[in-house]
Amino acid sequence: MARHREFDEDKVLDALRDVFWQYGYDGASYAQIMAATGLQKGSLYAAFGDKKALYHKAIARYDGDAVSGAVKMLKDDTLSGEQRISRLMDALIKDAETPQGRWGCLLCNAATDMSPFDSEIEDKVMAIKQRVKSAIKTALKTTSNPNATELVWAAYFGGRILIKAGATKATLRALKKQVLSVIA
Amino acid sequence: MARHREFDEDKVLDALRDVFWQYGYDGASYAQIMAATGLQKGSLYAAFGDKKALYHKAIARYDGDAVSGAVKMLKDDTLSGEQRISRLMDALIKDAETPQGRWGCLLCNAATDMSPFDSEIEDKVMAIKQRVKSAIKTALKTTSNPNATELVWAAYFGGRILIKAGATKATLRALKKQVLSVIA
DNA sequence: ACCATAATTGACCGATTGGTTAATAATAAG
DNA sequence: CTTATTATTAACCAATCGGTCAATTATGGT
Repeated sequence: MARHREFDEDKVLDALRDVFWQYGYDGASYAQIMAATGLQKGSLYAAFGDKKALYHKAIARYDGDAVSGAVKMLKDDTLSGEQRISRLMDALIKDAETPQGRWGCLLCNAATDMSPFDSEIEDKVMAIKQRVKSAIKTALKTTSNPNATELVWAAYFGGRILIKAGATKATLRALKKQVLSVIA
Repeated sequence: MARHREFDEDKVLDALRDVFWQYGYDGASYAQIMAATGLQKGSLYAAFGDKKALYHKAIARYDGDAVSGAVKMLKDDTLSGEQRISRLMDALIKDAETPQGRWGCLLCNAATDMSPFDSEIEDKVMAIKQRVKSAIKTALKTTSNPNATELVWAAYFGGRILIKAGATKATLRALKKQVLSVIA
């Protein structure tokens, strides 16, 4: 018995995710958010809440697609452990030298940008991080070095940051080779 | 034939470095810069230039102490290559779970915060990064795996970010162990 | 003592920040 | 058609952003 929403919630959430992904929490202004979503501040506020709430939605969105996809692959037992880590590193190489790659990883960004200031975000990010690390551990179980979780995680996390900082595909390929040699 | 400077330039540069280190370029407001340096905006502008110039000074300062110290150690041929990488990772462990550790690495922060937007900063950071990677390469020359530069660099860079994201000393110790096993 | 020079201060600038809200528009129920 | 409910818009808010500058203060040379 009232007016309908004019926007596509899925598209708005994707746009939210992308804006915070690119610019971070502080870096994303309402001007950019409005341009990306096509909504006015008031609509955003009414539909989702304040900026922090928008950020939470963006992280949940990222968790639901990018992260979940990676976790699923890392736990896919139709692949060998080595193959799974290889694919994980391939994802890095694929993103190097691309605009999206230079956005980094939304969760890594969130972990470094916000965590000292907002405990809710910190908890959420920490939980997702643990899920990924656990998935890496699962993948490593059948390899020659099942204790390399921290190394693989640091290399992956570090690789994302390196890409953000402008590293080339060649650099990432070298990193992959060395990581694989540890677990081969 | 004119008034003297009332401030200690060394202390002001240290304060500048610390503020940008903690908060990043955008995150550091003049209110914080003024509080940390004890100077008014006008004095800062007269003495050093605008905010971007202050940031350059901060990076140069960081390069001159923290980075140069690490590079010197990595090239110290009174130590074995393995010892040098061990010490590099020890520095990470020492910083984990400390306030300063959670500031991250000023250069890594600069590389990820600013590089897409300011080519001067990008060039400067890239040059310093190459110096460190080259020092790592030198240290690795006498080890069993002289091609592990990218891995060590990614682990170090990644470790810095992990610390910023709240990783424990135990996590960093595990990372160190795994890195050393690659070059032992 | 006087003056030229430089350091310092604090007020002020326009622009932008995140956030709020009254007015308007659209819809479904009665 | 009328009315209650909700979505949407655009104007507005105080606070803060980086930056500027005239006025003040302190110094060394003459």
